[in-house]
Amino acid sequence: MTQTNVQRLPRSAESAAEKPIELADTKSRIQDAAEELFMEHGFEATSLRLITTAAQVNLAAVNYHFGSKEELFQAVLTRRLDPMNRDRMQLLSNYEASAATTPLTCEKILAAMFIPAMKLARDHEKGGKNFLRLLGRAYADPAPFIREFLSHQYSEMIARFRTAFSSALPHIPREELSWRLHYVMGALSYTLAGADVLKLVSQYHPDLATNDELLLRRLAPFLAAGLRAPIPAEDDGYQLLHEA
Amino acid sequence: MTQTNVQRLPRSAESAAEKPIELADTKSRIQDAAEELFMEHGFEATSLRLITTAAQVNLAAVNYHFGSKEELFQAVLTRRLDPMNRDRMQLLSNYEASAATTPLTCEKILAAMFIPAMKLARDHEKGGKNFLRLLGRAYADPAPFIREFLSHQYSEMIARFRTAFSSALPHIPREELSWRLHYVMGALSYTLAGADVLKLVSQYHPDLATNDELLLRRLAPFLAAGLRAPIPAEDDGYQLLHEA
DNA sequence: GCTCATTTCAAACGTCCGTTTGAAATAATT
DNA sequence: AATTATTTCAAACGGACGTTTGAAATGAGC
Repeated sequence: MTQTNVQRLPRSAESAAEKPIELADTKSRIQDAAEELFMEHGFEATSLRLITTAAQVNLAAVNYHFGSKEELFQAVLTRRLDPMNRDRMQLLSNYEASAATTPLTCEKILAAMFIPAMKLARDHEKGGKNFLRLLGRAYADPAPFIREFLSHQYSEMIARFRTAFSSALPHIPREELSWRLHYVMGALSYTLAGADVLKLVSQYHPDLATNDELLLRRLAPFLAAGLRAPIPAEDDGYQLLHEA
Repeated sequence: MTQTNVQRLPRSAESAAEKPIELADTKSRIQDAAEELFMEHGFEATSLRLITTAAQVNLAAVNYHFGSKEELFQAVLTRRLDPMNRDRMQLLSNYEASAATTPLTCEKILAAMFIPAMKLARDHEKGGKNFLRLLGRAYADPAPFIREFLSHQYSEMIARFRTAFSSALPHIPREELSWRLHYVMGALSYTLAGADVLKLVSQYHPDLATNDELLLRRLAPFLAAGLRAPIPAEDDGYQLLHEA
């Protein structure tokens, strides 16, 4: 058993595509199948036998190439999450550069968060949409290894956007802003991951759910208005809790 | 095996409490332990052996009293979800009656949604908070039996509140409102279920997370402002998608 | 062609799973 | 006290799980 942790080169087909109909290499086939199945059934309920059968790969291949089921899951997430968050920060930097000294609007900052996510959903026809749903589910997963992985993956991006919102909304106290960012993430997560939950609230409109620009045009004004909302005064009619 | 589906009366202790230090009956002990463990590990990752050990009950007791693991999960959810949604609709009716003919504000309708959820978190010291986290996770669970159960449990309450918002926001198109309600549910779910996700976004403030009134006073203005936001015009600067 | 590292494979490992069984224990009814 | 219904219990069921193993196959380098 001479397994190493670093990724090794595939056995051949290095120079261009001589057999274009050739299957992808084992590692990619596993990741593709795993992404789809994790999305459909969740992490716990998806067995390695299900994954390796779908990928047309030997059962032991997962442990050989990824080490364990948990590491496979992290690899599936990282493959798309990492570039997406890099895109988000890059786009935010571009916007800031274009705006020179004037602070960005909330809508613009929100767009920097959403557009890379939507690009992801659009680019990888097969995996894209599914991946965002998988991600939304991972947010709610109690498994510690998932929580630690996600919070590590996100920390840099979140910090970056918090300071951007802080400049855009100087009149909102820092702590209040942290909460509102939390609501933003919640609504965004639900919307991108949704599709199932939609049936609870609205009659389902497939054309809208797949149209990125319309989605942004609906969600951004909603969230921007919330972010800008004035802080309610102390005696503002919210002593309702003890009526019930 | 003479098991029936209807709930039977506990064997004794019907008249008042003669032994106050007596343990709860088997069925309740199972539900209490299951609620806590489902919350901590999720449905799939929580085994019946873990539950029955924690409840100090025989392994077969779950299948005897509830029929199956899935039915136990539904029973755990129903026990608190049903009364909460009834409270929500009752409270909304009370508000509407008090307001007579004038339409309710968004804040008031939102309060009717939140207050029963917060009451639940407060009332059952042990299970309350955990239950809301469990619920938030159930929302994101892909298992079909969970999705069908939740959408059935929620349909009446959602419909009731949609018409209420529709009256409060007559200038918002019906379809737009459905989406905004969706965002509201997302943000609410994240906030009530959160606690873990919080660490991603804000430094954690335990006093705030447990203070219901403050929570309502933060979340309701945010969401109400979003619900009331004007519909953006067609050429409103949202053609950003193809810049990236 | 030979060597050596990499990758695939079938088979098995031990463990835990949800559920069932039938008898023993307990409560309720007569 | 005898009978019946309900609840508990230890034990086992078959099956699925993640992982490991060692040999066979396949690649690259010389």
